[in-house]
Amino acid sequence: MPDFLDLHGSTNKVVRALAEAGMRRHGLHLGQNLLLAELWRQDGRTPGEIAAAVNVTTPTVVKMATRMTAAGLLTRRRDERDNRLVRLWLTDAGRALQGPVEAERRSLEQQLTADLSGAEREQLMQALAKVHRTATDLLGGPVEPTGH
Amino acid sequence: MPDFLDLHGSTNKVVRALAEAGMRRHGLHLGQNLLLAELWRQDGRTPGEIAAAVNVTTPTVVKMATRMTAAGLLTRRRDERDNRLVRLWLTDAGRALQGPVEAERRSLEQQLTADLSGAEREQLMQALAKVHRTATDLLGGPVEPTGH
DNA sequence: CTGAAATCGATAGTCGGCTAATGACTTGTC
DNA sequence: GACAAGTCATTAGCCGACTATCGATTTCAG
Repeated sequence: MPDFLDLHGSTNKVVRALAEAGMRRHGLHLGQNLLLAELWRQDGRTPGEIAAAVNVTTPTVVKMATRMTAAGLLTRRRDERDNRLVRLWLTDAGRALQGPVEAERRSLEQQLTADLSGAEREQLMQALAKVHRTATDLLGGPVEPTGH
Repeated sequence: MPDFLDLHGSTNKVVRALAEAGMRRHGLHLGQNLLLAELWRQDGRTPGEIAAAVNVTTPTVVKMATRMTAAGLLTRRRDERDNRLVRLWLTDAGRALQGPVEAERRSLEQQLTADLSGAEREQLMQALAKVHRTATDLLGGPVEPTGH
């Protein structure tokens, strides 16, 4: 009888493995699709912007971008006006993945929740959202007792 | 409007961070408590046994055991009868953590699900179990088309 | 206009996870 | 009994994520 922590963790693990397998079919690693998704939404963003958008630290994006640049999905270019900034631009290869990867993602989503009724799915999402919020509050709260 | 994949992933992330913080209060990293839990249940098990029990690969356990040995929580000793085997033994420090860590874990569990009614919690667990099962089937199925 | 402060990317190092390849030791078979 | 096959742990190397630090650049105050 696993408790919630174990169940959620192990579920995440297997879901993650499934997503990883799906992305690998397109030559991607898990996580890289999130970075790409941000560039599909708007090309030429900075590592910091992307990091904030996908809720990850900047070094994570930098490392990922380095690998993806080597893989020919991205190019790095410094901003003309502000030389501290680096902007990431999609290559044709990176752009070409949008359709297939988004389809793959939808397929995964659908397969995963295939065994759930509409109501079950809805309740699951709401409960997860509640837990998410609770955990976020617990994390942020104790960190800054004095607030500002 | 995040889909299930995003919601589950981000929930996992924040839950994980919370658990990490809780474990760090006892000088542990997340994951190490699982290894310890196996030894608390029965001391002197092998890396392979533990890996199977916590659903992780053997190298993961080996690395973790190396760090935990350096941290003074474990000792490594080769099996007398079968010299291929290595057995992990708790030190006093490792044994002493059982009470506090288990309490911390229960506390986390309770805090996380505090906003859920009993019914909600039950439904959440069942839905997660369904997804877990579905994902596991999807992972294992396509791998071995011919079965044996 | 100059120097301090803020911003931003890159690097180093840690942890958990994985796969693939090594190496040591048992076991099983002929 | 010897040699092949199987079983284990270990190592190496990759990926995602984090913190801490460094370096370069811009901005802002004086």
